[in-house]
Amino acid sequence: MNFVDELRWRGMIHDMTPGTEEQLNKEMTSGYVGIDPTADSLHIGHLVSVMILNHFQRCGHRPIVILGGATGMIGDPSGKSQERNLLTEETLRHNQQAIQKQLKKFLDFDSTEKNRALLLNNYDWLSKFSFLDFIRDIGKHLTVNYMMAKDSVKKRIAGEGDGMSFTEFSYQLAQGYDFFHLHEHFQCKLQMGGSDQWGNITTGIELIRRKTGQEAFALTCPLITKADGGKFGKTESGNVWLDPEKTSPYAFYQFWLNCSDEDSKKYIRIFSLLSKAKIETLEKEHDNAPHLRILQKKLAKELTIRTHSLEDYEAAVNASEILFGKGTAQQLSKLSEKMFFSVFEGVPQIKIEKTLLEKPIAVEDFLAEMTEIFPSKSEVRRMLKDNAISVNKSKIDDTYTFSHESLINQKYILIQKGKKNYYIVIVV
RNA sequence: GGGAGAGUACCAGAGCGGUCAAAUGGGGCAGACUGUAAAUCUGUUGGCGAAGCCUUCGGAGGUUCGAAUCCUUCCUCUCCCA
Repeated sequence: MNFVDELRWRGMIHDMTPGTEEQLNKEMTSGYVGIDPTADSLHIGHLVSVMILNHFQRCGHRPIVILGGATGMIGDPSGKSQERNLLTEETLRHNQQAIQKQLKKFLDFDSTEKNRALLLNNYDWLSKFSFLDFIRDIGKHLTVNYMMAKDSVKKRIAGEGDGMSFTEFSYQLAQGYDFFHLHEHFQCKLQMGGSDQWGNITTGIELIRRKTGQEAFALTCPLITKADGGKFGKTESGNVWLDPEKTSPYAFYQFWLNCSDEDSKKYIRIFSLLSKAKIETLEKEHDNAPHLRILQKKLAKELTIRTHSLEDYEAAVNASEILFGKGTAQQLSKLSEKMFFSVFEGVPQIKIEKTLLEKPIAVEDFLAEMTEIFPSKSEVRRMLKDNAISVNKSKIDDTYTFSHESLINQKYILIQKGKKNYYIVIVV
């Protein structure tokens, strides 16, 4: 299998340096991408790079992941984020372990194959550099003129912003040095990344060329977009993480299931390993019956199983059916407690005293004051008028009162605001 | 330092003495339709209530029967001149 061809039909190539393809066809090549270890989990924005490495490895090359423990402290100037927090070494190691565990689902680190993946942390070499050594051995090889010609720098200097600190300006050198280091110690000849990394990558190539006279290569992929112009990988509740503690498998599954038709065609090429023929067949089926959401379901399935597990996937499908299917109060009460809470995992839970339900309580009082699910009684009244509130999957009106009889299995009440917003009240 | 102007609900932006809880647009939320979609249409978008009442228009005072609207002062922002 040819790596470049594979990425090409998947729409994952934005740009390459000349000769990249020849190099990859010539021999097993080591290539790397960098990841910022700012959290102890990857999110789906990272997944593109990871998938590139996955293809890279399946095509017989050796993938290397660099955690930017050191560079992450500096901050890539492309984002105008505030001062980065310095990660302690302890946190760094913790994050590294957690991330590696997740990467193992996508890359083979442990086999005896000679192209098994490698995970490194640039903190291990950059932290040992003295300032003097760095500017003498590295800074000397590149002119400021060269560095200033980069788009990411030009924009900041020409722009109206607050200018650019020397620290940020140096970022490309640090990243460039990484490439050089890997080239020297791991025969790494290729760096990959998002198209926004092009400038940083070519700095590394230039550094390698000047210091060693040898050639190195770059390959970038387009930044992932959504058809509606929104930012990929974000939901109302923030990033979509791979860590099930941060984003439940159910929410993860739902994220992919809710992709638009247009996006899912793009995403299934990027995030699944399905063959070209298979994807094209699925697309045809999808277009014939778009409401079945064949692509979204397939995509969600592939990724949920890979990232989490088959059991998690099945539970997510099950939960989705209860939540969005024609679930009824009867069905709800049939669920075991364990199943109930796994279906409604991640749903806000409100605990109340059992004694409060001894006498009937008016809807507004219960929903606005006792449980604070709604911000005010007026809000509750409005929602009731709109026919938007359900208790235990049944619509209610303003004559409804809460009491012991509202409880499912003596224990909880399921409140719905509209179709998608669930709340669970638990008596204690 | 001198001059001009502006600050209104989540945002933008009308209102310039009573009919203003405050136009309109966007956003949000909900309903219908649907594919847990998009588009569209509808409702709703300060609080408590049955009518009605209470608190809101940068802050604090004042004029008036009555102020988001007039006056004083303070704060903040924008523009122009040096």
